[in-house]
Amino acid sequence: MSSSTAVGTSSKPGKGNYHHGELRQLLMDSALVHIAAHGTEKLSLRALAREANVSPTAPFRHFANKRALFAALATQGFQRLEERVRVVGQSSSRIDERLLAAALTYTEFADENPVVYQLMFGSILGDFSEFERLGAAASDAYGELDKLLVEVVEVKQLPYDELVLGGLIWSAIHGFASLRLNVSGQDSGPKNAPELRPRQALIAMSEGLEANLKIMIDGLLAQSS
Amino acid sequence: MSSSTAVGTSSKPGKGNYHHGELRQLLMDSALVHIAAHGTEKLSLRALAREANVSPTAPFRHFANKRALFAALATQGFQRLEERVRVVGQSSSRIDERLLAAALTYTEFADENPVVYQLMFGSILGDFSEFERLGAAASDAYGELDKLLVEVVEVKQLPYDELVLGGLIWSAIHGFASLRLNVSGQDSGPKNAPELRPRQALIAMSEGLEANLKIMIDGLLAQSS
DNA sequence: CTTCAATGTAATCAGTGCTAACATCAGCCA
DNA sequence: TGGCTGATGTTAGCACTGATTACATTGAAG
Repeated sequence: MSSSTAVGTSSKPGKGNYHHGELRQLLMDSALVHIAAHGTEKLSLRALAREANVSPTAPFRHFANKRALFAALATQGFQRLEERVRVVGQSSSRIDERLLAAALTYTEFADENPVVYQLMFGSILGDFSEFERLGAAASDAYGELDKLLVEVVEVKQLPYDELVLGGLIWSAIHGFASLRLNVSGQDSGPKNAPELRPRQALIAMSEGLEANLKIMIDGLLAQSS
Repeated sequence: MSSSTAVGTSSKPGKGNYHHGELRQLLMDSALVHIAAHGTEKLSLRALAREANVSPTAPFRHFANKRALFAALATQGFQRLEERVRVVGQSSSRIDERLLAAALTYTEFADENPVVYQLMFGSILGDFSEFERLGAAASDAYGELDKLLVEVVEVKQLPYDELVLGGLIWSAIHGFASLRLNVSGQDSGPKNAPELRPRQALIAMSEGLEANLKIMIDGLLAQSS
């Protein structure tokens, strides 16, 4: 958006762009691109500032430090994930179909927002307790999954605690998403080596993803001992 | 080892410690401690050098760059994981028991080596193709799991491709391990807030971990449509 | 119109990854 | 024995980074 012929995006400090106005979100978007290209380790706030035609320390007006930028991205991610899961969770279909749809939505979210997903569930941010809103957003997002679990436990009269069931199903779905991003997602570019076995397994699993998710969930729901 | 009364560990450049001799492994061990305490982002090769009483650039004789240090740690991790899975995979018990034992070993490895596990399966290292031995070590480790899968598919006459089954089981186990490290492992220190729901789910799942792993695996093996 | 909080700037600091040129050592082979 | 050589460590230095502090500019509210 606002790309070609844009005036505000020019580099001239000309008239009235002392105040950028949208710097915060612009930095966040720009950060995602940089991280996707070169990883979190190489991301530099100064580089982002340069790209936004802004002084090297301007980003610190919006983020206390580099980690706070990551935290903001993760928080936004949890909010968007919550939104998406809520929508499919409120469809009119049967509860097991909605649960499956939520699982699929979850993996789609990870696929479409790999960097954000890593920030949300990876080790880069470490302890959430430093960022109050982040922990809250994470809990809220889980709440949407939890609602479905409570419902399925009741409707199907499962002998599970929905907490345990939640841990199991969440683990399964997250494992799917995480491995696909971190292992399968490797740049198999120039090497073009004989496709490695772990990758093959994930690729095989990803074909017919929905069917395989269903197998996992049904398997868990069926176990009753 | 070689700790107490050790002479070489002193700070004096005194006589003949121009050549340190064990610097490489010492840096790796030290790095793990630093990462566990302050994360990968804050790890500094210079700090490691200082701690080893060595010049600031000495580490570069052993690691081309910072990422190469991470890669070395991950490679070592895959080798150790492979070793441990191989041992339990060769026990004399029935195949489904060995498979379960392997899964348990896998999660134990993650619990005992959280930092290494994150390096192995997290996003910090990114593309493995830059480090030849790393990719090989990862494939070899997966090979040990693969052996068990091939066996179980044959013995139980499962209608699965063992590649798909591998993707499913690996996802489930990895999901277990990963969430426990990244979510459950959060420092619930000073905050001591009312235990949050996602954490509760993982804690619930972790009690009777073996039984729950069994539920997951059995659930997958049972599905046959 | 004035005031003020929000937002951006300028100057500066300590610390970092990394390179290049040099020093020291251990072990091998003549 | 002694000298050569590769591995390992050192020194000096560059470009860059995150972060802090004090100051400038603005839009908007009263």
